[in-house]
Amino acid sequence: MFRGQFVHLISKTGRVSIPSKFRENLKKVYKTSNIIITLFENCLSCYPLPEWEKLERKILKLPRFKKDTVDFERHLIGNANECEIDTEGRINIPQILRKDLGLSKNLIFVGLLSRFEIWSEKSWNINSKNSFKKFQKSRDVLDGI
Amino acid sequence: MFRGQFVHLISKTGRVSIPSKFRENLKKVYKTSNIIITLFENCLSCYPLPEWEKLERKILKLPRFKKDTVDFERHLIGNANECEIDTEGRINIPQILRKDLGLSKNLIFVGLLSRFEIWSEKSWNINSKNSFKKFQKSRDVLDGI
DNA sequence: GCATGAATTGTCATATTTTGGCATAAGGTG
DNA sequence: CACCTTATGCCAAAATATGACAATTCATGC
Repeated sequence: MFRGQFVHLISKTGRVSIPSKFRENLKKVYKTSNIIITLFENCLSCYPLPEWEKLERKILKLPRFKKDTVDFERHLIGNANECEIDTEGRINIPQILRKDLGLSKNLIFVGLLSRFEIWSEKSWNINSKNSFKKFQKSRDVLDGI
Repeated sequence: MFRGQFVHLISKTGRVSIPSKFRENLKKVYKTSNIIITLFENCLSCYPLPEWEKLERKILKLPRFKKDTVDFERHLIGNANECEIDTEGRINIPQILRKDLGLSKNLIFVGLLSRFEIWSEKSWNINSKNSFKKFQKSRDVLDGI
């Protein structure tokens, strides 16, 4: 399970190391060092390949030419990139995603159980500002089930 | 699977290179470097030949003289071109299609699992502007199944 | 606090991918 | 058939990604 928060530096060429705890989890639970990175709201959403493939199998069952499906695919699949973690534990974040999110210097890694997110420090701070308020609003999700 | 987004330049003569990841996928999954390019909404939709043939088999089963069928065929089949990828990984986009979509300079390649799309930068940006909104509307597509 | 090992970051060399240019080939038109 | 336009093949330059290694930082136990 991915948990916790880590700050790492991204290089000028777009390389950044994955927190070692996340790498460990990938190896132990998913037996892979391949992840899929995609755009989601204001950050990058990162899935271990097996988790992502589950998602793709669902998507392939959607009605192919329906407008909603295509919009959804263009966003989620159209921004998805497979990344392999190298011998130093790093990945290369594709230029387009870096540009879209303005990634440079400090990146924030956030564990979310079956996936994790990568934020620019700036967006993360903005998002966190309302975090407590959002939490207050969302706090009974769990009690519902 | 085709995934992700790539920006490539189209030459004055209408040549543009296919992202190397897409070429790899074509070879690995479809054992071919032939694709079919056709017009779809505001962009070019590109199918590996085997995927396209699946589509054709479906289309052949449609009621032949129905108005909707003919309209669909005229658009999708009537604009379809087979392209071969050359030794440098490039294709030549037929003039008619270039003209229709106003393709020049930057083209955006968007992977969509079993196919990919080619957009002019301008149309892509216009489309993406509403993309987040559209995504918000479509985001529960998956939770439904 | 200090030593040790692990994790992260920086640098450089190499390989791959993308792009541009030019010469040749193919195809359509009068 | 000669001309013009468009497509194709080939080579080289430029941009980008990848791999290997070294340096630095950080965490841990003593």
